[in-house]
Amino acid sequence: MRKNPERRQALVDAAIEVLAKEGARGLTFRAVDAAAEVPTGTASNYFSSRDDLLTQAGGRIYERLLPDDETMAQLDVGGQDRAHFARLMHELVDRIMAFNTGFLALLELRLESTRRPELREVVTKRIRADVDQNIANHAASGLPGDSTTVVTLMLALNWLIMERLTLPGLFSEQEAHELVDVLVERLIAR
Amino acid sequence: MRKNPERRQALVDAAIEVLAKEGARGLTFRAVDAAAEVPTGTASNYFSSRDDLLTQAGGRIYERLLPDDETMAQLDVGGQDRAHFARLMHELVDRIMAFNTGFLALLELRLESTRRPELREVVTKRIRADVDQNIANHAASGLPGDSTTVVTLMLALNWLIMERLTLPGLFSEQEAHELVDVLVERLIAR
DNA sequence: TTGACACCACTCCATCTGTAGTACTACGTT
DNA sequence: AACGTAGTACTACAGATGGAGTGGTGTCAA
Repeated sequence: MRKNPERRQALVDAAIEVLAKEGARGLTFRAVDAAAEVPTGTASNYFSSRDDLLTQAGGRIYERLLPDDETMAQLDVGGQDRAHFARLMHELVDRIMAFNTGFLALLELRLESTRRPELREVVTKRIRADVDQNIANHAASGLPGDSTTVVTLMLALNWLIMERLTLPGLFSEQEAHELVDVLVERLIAR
Repeated sequence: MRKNPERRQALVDAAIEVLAKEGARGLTFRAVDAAAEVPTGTASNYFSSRDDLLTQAGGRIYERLLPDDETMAQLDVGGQDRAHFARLMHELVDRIMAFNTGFLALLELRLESTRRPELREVVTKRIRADVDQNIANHAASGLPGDSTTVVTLMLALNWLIMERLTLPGLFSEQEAHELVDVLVERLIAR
């Protein structure tokens, strides 16, 4: 088993790409080799099995989906009203949609989780942590709404993003934009 | 190309099963043969290609996800208040989760749509029609809320169902139940 | 010089597709 | 009632693909 950490990470990133493009079932050592532009057989040398590769990809996606520091800083500036809340949510949606590969790959992993308990566990933990962190961030920000606001917003926004990524013809960009506004508006507790 | 309509439908239903269990990439003629418990080669005789099978499955799932007449009738009885609205939504969630195979298969199809424009078109049309019908049903029912209520509810409930089906450990049954109540409560326009 | 790794090549194996060929069944004809 | 025919179920095979794993060679750095 090879050790080179840059190469290993490049392979995991390539695996995410393959997941999004070809689906979970299309994730083969060979496909990853091709996506990472390394010689045939390389992925074989770095991962003991497909499962291994899959779970490592599951762990890695979240690292890349998390907001960067710059974005986090914005949480604090700009007021604590609904308008600012909405602005942040638009930003969130845009950020995730910009890394659409990651979002799609995560969807594939979720579906694959149905078949692999081990993977399910990894993904569940990651997402649980993400939910908790979003709730905590929101609480610290002083923005209106309660923790349920955060959870319900996540539900609706996630599906909206998925809708836009998988069936772009369903909602127009403008409809999607307005839906975000409405969701923020209504989901803030009275 | 064989004609026997019962067999054809049995094969399409088997294809849905395969989609949910093995993913879009796992949908092969052979796998469908096995799921339908018919001899090897049968699916080959009934469908011209994998694409053909895939799109037909896409059309069929929706038939099976639609509420039966009995459920539709319930729309009218039981009042027009929020409590009744919530009851209907719980029923909706339970009904879809009971046919979890169909929901998962539809998710697989959405992801596969990313790669197959033809399939995307079929699925988009179906879902578009479903959204419109839900809006129309709601309007006719006299229940509180506007069309945006319906759309946003669909967004959130769909992701909630997905969460429960793919990562059952994330929300407890009770949390999920309460989320439905909150969503109905808050998404009804003021 | 030695060890780790990149790269390449080759073999084995699983699986899928498409189709040819045979057997069965139902139905209509005479 | 016997027969013929059409459509289908089922079986088996040929051809092709693609992936896994591994051994070997070259290269670079300690």
